[in-house]
Amino acid sequence: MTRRAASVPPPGRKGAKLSAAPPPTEERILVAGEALFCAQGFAGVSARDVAERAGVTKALVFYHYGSMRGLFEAVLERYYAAHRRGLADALRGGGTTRERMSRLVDAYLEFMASNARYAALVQAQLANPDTQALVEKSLTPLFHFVEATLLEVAPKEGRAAARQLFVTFSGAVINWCTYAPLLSRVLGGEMLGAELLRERGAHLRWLVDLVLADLERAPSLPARPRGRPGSPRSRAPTSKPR
Amino acid sequence: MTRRAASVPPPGRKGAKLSAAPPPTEERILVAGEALFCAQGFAGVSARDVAERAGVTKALVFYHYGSMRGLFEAVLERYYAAHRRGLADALRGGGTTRERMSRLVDAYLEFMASNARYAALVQAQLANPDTQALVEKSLTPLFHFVEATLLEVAPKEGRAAARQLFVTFSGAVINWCTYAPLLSRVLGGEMLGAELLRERGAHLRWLVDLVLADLERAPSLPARPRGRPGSPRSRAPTSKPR
DNA sequence: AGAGCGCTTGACCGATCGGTCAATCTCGGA
DNA sequence: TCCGAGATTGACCGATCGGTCAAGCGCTCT
Repeated sequence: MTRRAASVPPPGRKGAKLSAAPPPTEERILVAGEALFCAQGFAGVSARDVAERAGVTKALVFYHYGSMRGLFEAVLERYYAAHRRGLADALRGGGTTRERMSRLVDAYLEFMASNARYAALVQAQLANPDTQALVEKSLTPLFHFVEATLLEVAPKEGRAAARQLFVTFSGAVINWCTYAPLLSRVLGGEMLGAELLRERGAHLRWLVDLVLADLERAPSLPARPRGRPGSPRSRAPTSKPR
Repeated sequence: MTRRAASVPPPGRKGAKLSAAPPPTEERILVAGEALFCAQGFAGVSARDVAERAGVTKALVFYHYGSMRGLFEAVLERYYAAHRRGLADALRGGGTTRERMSRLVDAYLEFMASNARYAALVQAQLANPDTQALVEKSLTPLFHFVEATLLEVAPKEGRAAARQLFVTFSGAVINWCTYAPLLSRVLGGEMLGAELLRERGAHLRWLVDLVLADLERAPSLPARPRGRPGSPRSRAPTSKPR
């Protein structure tokens, strides 16, 4: 397309001799793109906006990234790299299932809280067929890894299935962060501040404990309702779905 | 601005004599706008796109809605109206807290499942300062109502605070639906199909039971870790926050 | 018949869009 | 000292953007 190859060049390896210090321009464009994409979405950002914010000429955006989509992919890629990096330690370590799940939830919350705007950007792309593939490609390995961890304690189907736990906990982490600006104003308090973030962490660990305790009590049963004490409403799904 | 007043006119009340049957044009534009906004976001949709999909002229979009933003607001407004309508019954009825919470979760899941694309659209607007106010205005009463219900059983602060439960359960519902297209492909199965939707409902009710049972066991304590049986990891938050 | 009105049209506007291009600048290596 | 490759610039392109406008349409009421 342009002078550069289509794919984004790996940073810090230009002339094969250039030292580690990254040239400022390319990086500044990327940072400007990040901020704007997060606030306005992909379609809401023009190349001129990015250039102006980065303090460079519009042509430089295309020189370095080929197209607006190229820049967008670079932004996503950097985010997913950080995502994987942030969760790697939590996924690698050993310990009991409870320890590993709590560690994972903690790391996830920490990462999402400091990348809330990205998370919102990713969610926004889920409905867009053009960018769906990008998101999917980067998130799939993470999904499978976490799912594998959950499958050690959760059944394959039923109300406590691994996929159910996965969505519940990831949703509980993600939405605390993506809805933070709205929640802060409506409910009061700063959702992403240190204090409430600590409360959120405690809540999530509490939830992990509740779920695991119940799973251990009746491990991996096929998905029949088990009628826990104090839980009278375990009737089979009689009413029509939806 | 244009010939029409700024605010969207209430449907079915034009000449004060016209019967209930709504004129097709205005409605068709709205429907076309809904579909496109959900797929591409606000900034990704052009007036020409909307007009073409609706089978009308571009000028008609502006005649009926004044501007693209006017059309967008009309789309959001209709969604929130349906949102409130869908939850009204669940919020009004009586019964025990467990019954009401389960009813609320059921209604919420049902609504979100059939309006997943809207939910994604709303989430996408959360990061955009221009449209934040619209979302906030419509969602605030809902928030407060649900929060009030939760405050009957949950403390104001701590790991089981009402706000924590609120985000956890709403996130567990919402993300199942907004992430559905991605999850369906990555994890396999149709997330919004009748079968998995039933499984999701069972999961959420199970979670409600778990949470309420624990809350009843030690009602509204100040948020100290209580060291439940089989839960050795209740150390106080020693490590630095974040 | 014709006045009036809401709905609809297609042409049109200036602004901005993503992207290109040739010319220029910068600077390390020979 | 000069050279050549990469970095940078500003002017430029056709297409599309949101929005406007005057004219025409069909229909009702008088």
